Formats: sequence, structure tokens, C-alpha cells
Amino acid sequence: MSRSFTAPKGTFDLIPPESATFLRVRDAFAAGPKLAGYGYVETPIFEDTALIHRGVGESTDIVTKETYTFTDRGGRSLTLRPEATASVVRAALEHGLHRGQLPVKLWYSGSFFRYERPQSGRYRHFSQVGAEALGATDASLDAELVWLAAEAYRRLGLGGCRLLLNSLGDPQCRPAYRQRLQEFLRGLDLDDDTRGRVDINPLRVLDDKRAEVRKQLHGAPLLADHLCAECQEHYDEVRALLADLGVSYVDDPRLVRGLDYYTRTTFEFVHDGLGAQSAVGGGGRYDGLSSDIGGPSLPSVGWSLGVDRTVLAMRAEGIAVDDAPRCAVFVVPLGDDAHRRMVPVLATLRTAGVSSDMVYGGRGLKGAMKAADRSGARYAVIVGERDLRGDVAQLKDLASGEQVAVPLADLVDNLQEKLT
RNA sequence: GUGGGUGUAGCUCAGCUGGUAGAGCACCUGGUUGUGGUCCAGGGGGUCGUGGGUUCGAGCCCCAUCACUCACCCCA
Repeated sequence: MSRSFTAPKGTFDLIPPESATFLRVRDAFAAGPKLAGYGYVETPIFEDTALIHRGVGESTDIVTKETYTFTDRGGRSLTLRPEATASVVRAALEHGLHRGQLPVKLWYSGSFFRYERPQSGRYRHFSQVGAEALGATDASLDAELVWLAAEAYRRLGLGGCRLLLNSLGDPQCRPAYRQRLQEFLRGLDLDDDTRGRVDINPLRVLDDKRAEVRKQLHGAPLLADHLCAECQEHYDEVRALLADLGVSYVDDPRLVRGLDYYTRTTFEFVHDGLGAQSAVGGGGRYDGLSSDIGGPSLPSVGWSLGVDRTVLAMRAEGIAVDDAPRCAVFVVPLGDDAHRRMVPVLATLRTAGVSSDMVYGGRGLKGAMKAADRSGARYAVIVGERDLRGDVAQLKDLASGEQVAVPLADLVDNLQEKLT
């Protein structure tokens, strides 16, 4: 056993059969946006460091201690993306997508990077699928996105997924609330780190999971009680629409997400099967992000769903769909001549859309049949010298054991018919 | 950055108060020179994470180190 190289800390390889579940999750997440008019967008995996900092927020933990930042040979500071929203907005602005019809609806799927101590459900390299609707304040977009995500989890069969909903207000009402909250928090008995957070981003203190902190937060002022009329109306509208859509949710006035750009609607899908982590996906409205990064006002809403975490949740519920690759037909040639002859036949089968594999490396018949059996194929096509002389193949049903001789010329048609 | 747990075969793990390495599964071969699953027999695979120490002798004890893992802060 030589262990010269291993996957870098906090990363993991996706290999069969488990990788099948990841593919299934990605497909399920992407299916909704595709059906709802979202176009596919793909942006670079690294961005100008300044974009990440301004997009995600200088005060966030992501920017202060979790970024992978490097200088390229041209002296530019680049950062591996820790999330996609800033990139998507940047791309939309750069290509003038916002000058056309609004909203601009986009979805993406890809890898993201945060430098953290890994643990269950938290990796340095992780995978998300996301959707963003740029350029509209319409509450029905908020509701549409939440519904799309809820629908994806439902279709994956996840029963233990709960939706938390909150409104974070806007520049009209949040500053006054923020000040009230700071006054309250400064009266508490907190450690130095948390005191620092009170100054920089007091809302996130509400999200602290430590019992000794939670205990003191009981009487804390909540933003839900301090929303301005416009924000309140928007939030009420989102909730009414979700009710109409049959999406159940829990109002969580303490829900604060880790990114600075959120305004108004904020939501998180949580699950208990991830270890200490709970969020499998989340999102919200970010009406100020575009202007934060130098663009025009472009009120927008979006989500991103964690592929890895969702897989963990599915495992916890016993609904993972791990599966090895499987072909319908497995070809077993006996001897070099037969092997030679079957290579193009195999190609013809595949061209005809019949998934098929064959035995390689000159194994004996017993070994070849064993390989056929383990491939999970429904039919084995056995061809030896005797068959070649008669231009036939032995077609064996691997479940029943029945075997018939079929003219080689009819093999593809025959199999296609049997398999439909 | 802080704390706990674990490192023995490809995988899951046993290994007693220290006496020179094991099981199950997987893989390969044969029993059946043209037939898989079950069964039987055999086989390949390990510097016991690494380095040092104690000892006549270390997988086991001591020290260090690395890796993995879980948790805290925080987050998808």
C-alpha cells in the first residue's frame, strides 16, 4: 500500500456507487429552475478578490478567515469563490443582461471553496446548485424560488426538511433596529469575540448556538417587530403566496444568514441528519448587492442548495440511491477471433442506444460469465468459434438462464426489441 | 485557532496481563478445457500511520509527529 498522495484536507472524491446519489441530487435541484425559465450560467471558479470581499461582505467570517486567496503570475489577487451570487451578478452586469427584460433568471451548478476546519457536512470544497432572479422586487419571485427548492427536496423524498423564514428588513428599517439590538446586546455577559461581533454584525449574534448565549437572548428585540411598512407588506405577501402554494414554513425571527448582502426575505432549509450542521440550503433577497459591487440598483432574490449536505440528509433518512453503473447487455466473446469480431458489434449496439459492455483482458469463460453476472446486465451475448462458423450468437437471459441462438445479423434488432 | 476520538489486508474490524499477524466481505484461480448466481478447495495481498524510546522481545507500554474524524467558533 503506497500512500504517496491523498485528497487535500477537507476534500473528498466522489466514486461509484455513492457518486450516483450526488448526480441524482444535482439533477433534482436543476430540474425546477429549468422548468421555470431559468437559463444556465457558468462563471469562473476564481474571481477578483475585491469582488468576493465586497460581494460577500468584509465583516463576514467567510471573508475574514475562510477564503482561498492567491496572487497569479500577473500580480492579480484572486480568490476561489466561496459562493456564487456575487459572481452571477457580476456576470449579468458585465454582459448587460440587466438591460433587457427583467427579471433575468439564471441557475448554476458547481464547486465552491472555504478554508475551514472540516467536519461532518462541512468541507473545504463543496458543491452547490443555485438559482437567481435579478431585477425585480416582486414577492412572487421570492415565493417561486422557495417553492422550487421545497419541491426539489420533496421529489428527492426528503421528509425531514424544514423551512425557516424571516425578513431582514432593508436600509430604511434595519439601521434603527440594529442600533436597538446593539444596545440590548451590550448589556449582556458575552465573551470578547462575541462583543466584537456586536459592533460589526450584531444580527448574527442572534444566531449563536451556545446555550449560555441563547439563554440571554430571550428578551432581545426582533427585527420582525421593527420592519418598515414596505418590508412588512412584502413579507406578508411572500407568506401569503407560500400558503397558496402549499409550502409549509416556520417563521424564525432569529434566522440570520452568514452573508452581509441579504435584505428582506431570508430562508433556510434545515435537516437534523447532518451532525452539528443543519442547513441543507438557503437563500434570500439581496436588493443591495448589485450597487454594492458598483452596478445599478438591481433588486434580486436567489438560493443555493448544498449538494453534499443534501446527500448526507438522504443517507440519514436511508433514501440514498447509490448505484453502480449498469448495462443492459454484456458481451462474452470466446477466443481472439470472436473478441475481434464483437468489437464492432458492441459499437453497433451502443449506436442503437443499447447500453452494453463486454469482458476485457482475455479471461476464461467462467470468469467472463462472472463478470457478466456482476455487471447487472439482463442479457449476455456469448460468441465462440462454433457460433462464428454459423454466424450466430448465443443470447442468454441472465435472470432465467434461458439461452437461444440468434443470427448475428439480427442481434441488434433482437436485443432492441427485447429491451423495450 | 481550541478540544475529544481513531489509525492493523481493497472494505469492515478482531488481536488477552508485551512473546514475531487474524476473521468476514471483496478480488483472482481451480473443481466444470463452451456458461454466471449457490457450494467446495486454493491463492494474492500488511515495513500494524511515521520517527524515536523502554525491553531479551513492541500491533500492544512511553514520547514526539502526521493523517483521518467528530465537535467548538462559524457556515452550504
